[in-house]
Amino acid sequence: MTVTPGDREAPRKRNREVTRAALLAAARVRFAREGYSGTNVRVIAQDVGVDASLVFRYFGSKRALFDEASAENALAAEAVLDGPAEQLPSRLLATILEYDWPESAGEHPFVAMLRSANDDAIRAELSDQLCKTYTDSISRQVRGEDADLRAALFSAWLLGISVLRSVVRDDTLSRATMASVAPHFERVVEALLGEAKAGPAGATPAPGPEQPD
Amino acid sequence: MTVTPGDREAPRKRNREVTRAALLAAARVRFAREGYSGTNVRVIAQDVGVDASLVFRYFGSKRALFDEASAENALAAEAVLDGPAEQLPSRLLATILEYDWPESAGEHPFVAMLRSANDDAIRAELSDQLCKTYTDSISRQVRGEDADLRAALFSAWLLGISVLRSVVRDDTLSRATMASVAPHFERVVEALLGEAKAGPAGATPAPGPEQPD
Amino acid sequence: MTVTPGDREAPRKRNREVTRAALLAAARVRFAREGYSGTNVRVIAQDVGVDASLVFRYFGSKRALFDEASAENALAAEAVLDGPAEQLPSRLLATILEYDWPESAGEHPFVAMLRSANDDAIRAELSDQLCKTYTDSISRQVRGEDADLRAALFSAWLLGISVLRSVVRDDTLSRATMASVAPHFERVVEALLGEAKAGPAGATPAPGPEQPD
Amino acid sequence: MTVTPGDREAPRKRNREVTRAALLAAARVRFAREGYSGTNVRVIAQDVGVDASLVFRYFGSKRALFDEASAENALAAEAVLDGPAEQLPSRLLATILEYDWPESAGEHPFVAMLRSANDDAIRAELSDQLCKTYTDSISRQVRGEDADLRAALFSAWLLGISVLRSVVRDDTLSRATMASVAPHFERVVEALLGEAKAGPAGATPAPGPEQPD
DNA sequence: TATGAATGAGCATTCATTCAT
DNA sequence: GATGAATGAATGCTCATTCAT
Repeated sequence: MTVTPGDREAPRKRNREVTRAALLAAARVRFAREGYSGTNVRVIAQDVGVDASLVFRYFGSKRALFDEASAENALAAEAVLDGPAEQLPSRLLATILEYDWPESAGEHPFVAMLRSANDDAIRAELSDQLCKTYTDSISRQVRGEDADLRAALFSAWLLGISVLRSVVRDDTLSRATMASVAPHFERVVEALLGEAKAGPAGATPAPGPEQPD
Repeated sequence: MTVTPGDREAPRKRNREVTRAALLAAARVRFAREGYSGTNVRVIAQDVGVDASLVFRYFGSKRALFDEASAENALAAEAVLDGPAEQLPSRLLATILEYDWPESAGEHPFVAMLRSANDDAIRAELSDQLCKTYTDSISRQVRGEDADLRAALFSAWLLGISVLRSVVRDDTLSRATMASVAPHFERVVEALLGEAKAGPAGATPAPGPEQPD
Repeated sequence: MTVTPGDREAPRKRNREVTRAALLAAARVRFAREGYSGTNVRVIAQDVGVDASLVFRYFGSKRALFDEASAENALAAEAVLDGPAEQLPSRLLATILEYDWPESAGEHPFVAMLRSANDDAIRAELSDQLCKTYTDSISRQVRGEDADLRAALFSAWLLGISVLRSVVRDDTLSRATMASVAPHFERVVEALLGEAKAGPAGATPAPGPEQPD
Repeated sequence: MTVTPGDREAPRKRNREVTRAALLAAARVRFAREGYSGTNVRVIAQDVGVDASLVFRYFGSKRALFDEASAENALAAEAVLDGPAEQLPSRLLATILEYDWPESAGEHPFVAMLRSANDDAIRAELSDQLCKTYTDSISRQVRGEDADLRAALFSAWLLGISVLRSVVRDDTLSRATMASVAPHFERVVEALLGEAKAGPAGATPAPGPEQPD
């Protein structure tokens, strides 16, 4: 829409890249909201205002477009790994409760992929992605035995919160904020990731003791 | 009674009730595995070895068949509420980790419905069902404040475990058993549902993760 | 519904004939209202409360049932030929404006057949029937030359009135009665069937001078 | 432009407007001959030599295609209203006896619509169209009382002639020409539309035909 | 290369009809 | 013979994809 006067003399010059990017962006939104099989190539093209055949020209197939869109989602999800390792759990929660994910229609990348996970290949990709971003990184935070299982259980919790918010649209969780969830979160973090020795006795302090303020 | 997709060779007995039940059973399996839109009426009929038009004769429409299949799933899920209330949490976990759900292709009823939750009406039905079976009943177990939120967080965990096992097929959680999970489960139950005794320190600060662009 | 006690001991005895007649009656109603292709065999059977397969057992095919129903319609239409020949035109009009045709859902037999006249064989049958009941018999009433053409034009008028009332449901004609139409009818009868010599001059008296009262 | 069903051999030109017009033309022919429900979208496409899905691409639905075809028919029928009002009746007759209606398979537009008048919405549309083109315009020509009823009776006659020619395919009327019908037509026009000069005698009595049972 | 017209396989659904009991 | 379960060919319609220009 924002066409600068300079684009007029060579309208075909950069349009390929611009259109391609626009299609990709529209695809991320549609796939995130409606899933792979629920998304119509023609609708993506309409979002951009071009003909559907461009999708095939630029990406080869609906599936290739989906894969590329998913890769971008995955990259976005991984960004949470940047930062101090000790604060990873709460950063993970923040990406679920606070971040908007505008590129994927407000859906967390994992929810977006989950919407298409009926397909085996997509499921496998989601599985890899969840390992890389959730389980493996959390596993390294675990103090004590059974690190893999406890990390998986913690990942399940995060994923479940996303699903309940975005897919099921549970009222309580949809309204939940970092502030309201934090106290419970802390206790679960301790329960799952903390030193697993003490039974029902007093909980150990929150995992991130170096609180900035 | 439980007709699996492989049973295509058996000659039909020309018995309305038997055929109807077989179609319903096949439908539960297919819908659970492939979701509503991913399931083909013809395939369900083939699973049973009859013509697809019988689906419409006996159920009226693909959607009505789905609704009936879902109702049976929901009923099956609710059965967990029978029994001593104090043991509800671990009964819930057992339905996830130990019960086979043979009628829905090994999928927990909620996962089966989740596979079709792109559809708004189905999503709403799943939401109701989750409230009835998970959130509301768990909420009554909570000792302390914030019962709704804590019940929702606990429901999210259960749902997340199911999703990670069935949809994502996470190796660790797929192999998990009641025995291996029990110690961690107990700690989380205590953390989320037990008397909230205000952790020794303040809540973790709202983390500010670098939001991906 | 009105089952006499005697029918109980041999319930299969006359039921064949009774059921057959009931199916035929229901068929006349349905075919008249919805046309041949618009009528569902199953619905006819439901009207009677029996299974659709009886239609095939008793009549052979939907088409044979239609033919038999049409034959009864035709017979009913022909009944108008009984009576004094000179009053035929007004008797014809009366069957259109006054008679209820309860056996064919209130539709004049010719309208009932017309609803199915897309089919060539049905069209031919209707053509025959119209000749026998309308054109040929009217032709004999014509005084003067061009009897066939004038009879055909008069038949067209009668048929047109039926169509405008029943098919198009024109308000004015639907409300028309013998009394309101009679004066105009008389003039047209004279114009089309009367001695064709006199041009715009005075009309000759009504065709049926031997008025009973 | 007028694509007849036989034109299946012509290779398509990949021109949207041409193909769309060809589909519309083929649809007018098929709908006129076979009625709405008797017409198959695939057949229309075959007439033009393209795939059936183009019908949905260009028109949205079978019904929308029918509506567009009907609108063209209606427009064609209304053209008769152009010209001197006093000659309207004979112009109306001429469109029935002399004009070929090549766009609607030789069927008068009203007959074409009548073939689909089982459908309520189509019947209502036909009713409107008949009023606009026949009844209302004729009503204005009537000298004397009862204008509406007499106009309706005259419309009925015109429609009846069309039906007898096209639907019933009555031999006599099919061969009729303006020349052969004109003298009778004039007399009927005078009888129905002319100054009503109260026939010399009383109206014929309401005849009591033996109603068929 | 870019455009958009055209394709064809596939889906839910209907309905006259057949066939096993 | 009577019953009703089962059939299969259509039908309107959708959608990813290809092909001509």
